[in-house]
Amino acid sequence: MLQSQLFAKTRKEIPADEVSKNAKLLIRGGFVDKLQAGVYTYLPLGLRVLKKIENIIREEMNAAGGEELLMPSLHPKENWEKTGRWDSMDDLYKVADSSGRENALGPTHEEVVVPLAKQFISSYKNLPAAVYQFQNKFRMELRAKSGILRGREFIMKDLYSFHKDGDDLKRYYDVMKTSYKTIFNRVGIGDKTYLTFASGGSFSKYSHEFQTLTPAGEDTVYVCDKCHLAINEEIISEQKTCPDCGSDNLRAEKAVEVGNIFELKTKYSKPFNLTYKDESGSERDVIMGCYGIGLGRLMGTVVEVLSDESGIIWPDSIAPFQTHLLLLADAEGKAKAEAQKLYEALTKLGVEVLYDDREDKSAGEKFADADLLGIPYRVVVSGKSLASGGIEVKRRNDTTAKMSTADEFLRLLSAKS
RNA sequence: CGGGGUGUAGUAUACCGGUAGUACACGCGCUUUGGGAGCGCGUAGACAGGGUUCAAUUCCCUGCACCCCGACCA
Repeated sequence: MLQSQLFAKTRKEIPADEVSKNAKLLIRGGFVDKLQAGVYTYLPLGLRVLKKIENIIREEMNAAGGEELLMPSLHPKENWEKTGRWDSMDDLYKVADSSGRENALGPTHEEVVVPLAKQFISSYKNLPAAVYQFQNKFRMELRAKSGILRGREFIMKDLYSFHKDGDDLKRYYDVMKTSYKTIFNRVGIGDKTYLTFASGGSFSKYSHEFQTLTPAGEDTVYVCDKCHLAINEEIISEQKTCPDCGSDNLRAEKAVEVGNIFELKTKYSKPFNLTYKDESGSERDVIMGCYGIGLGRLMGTVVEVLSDESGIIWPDSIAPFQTHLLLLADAEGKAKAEAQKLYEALTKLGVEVLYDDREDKSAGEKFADADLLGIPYRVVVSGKSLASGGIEVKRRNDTTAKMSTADEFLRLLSAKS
């Protein structure tokens, strides 16, 4: 991709009305644009990151036996009345058409997935089952805040699982726990993300959420460093020690809830009468679980955790490009020819490369943009680099660049892939 | 939804009851090219409505938007 052709541009100035680090950096870098409070456009660079996160989650959900589908956002009012949530859910967006017919804009999808499951689940032979989607959710947050961490419209992965009994739900719940750990490791925040005990569990005493430690977080959790577990402050008065090792040596930290897993049991299967016939022919309630990850929130959390004063430091796994090739043009045009050659070779190798071919930008601006965009490898081709024998390679989180040659760099990247 | 703050070019800002200034960005020309270049010229702006006043971007009221604190929540 040629940087001169990028639709969005970087900005030098910090938007005056943004306080959160993720919003400042993502807007300055041209990853996202704010349409209104809590409602963001993902620009081409930002969408590349979001899609990579989505693919990692997709791989792990598939590995856990999930089947991807896509449900609508526009939900008939009757479904929401059946669960009582048309009236009880304060943050439900309700829309009426010109004939007065009312719909909900889906904030979650139990009201759609359960009637759907009724069509396909009728026997113990159909269980267990797990379906998931990536989809826009709408929640009328009274106060959207913290950039893309809390929006009114956001993309979420939601998986719904169906089981014949509580034991099987519990089994799958643990499968999801493991999947989630893998996901947070793969997107680069595993060391900062803690399985956290929170209120509201049914067969285990507590429910679970995944919390990533960062000062940008809204929640407070109490961390046990030894077990890599945490306790949400909402239950700390009844659970003052680590549930695993019993230690009371816990420290308070701010954290972002990046994922959650819930035992729904029969809460939504009952209103829709989702049942199955067991081996003896008796009719039994289907037991459910649901498991969510907000993609934008996860992306914003990565920025909060992995960034410095100059910009973002994307992990290789979700960086918009693997290599940022910077041309600092020389008078003879040698650097331009070399950079062009390297760009073509990298592209041929299948490396995602953003080529800063802009000729009207100073070296300083290119370096500043490279730091801001946070692509893992920065490669500089200039008259100076060629005079010292080749190209300069620097990882985003290294402080100094190393001299290399185009061939060496190509070998390094092909070894990685 | 309670409390507080702020609304000036695309962005960041200055000043002001009487002609709205600067920087960046953008366009043209020339010179530049290793950490957000220089000179010249040019385009572009007071959230909306009402009130006070000879005169309002400025003061007052209402609305709207955005941000922060709280409550609520992925």
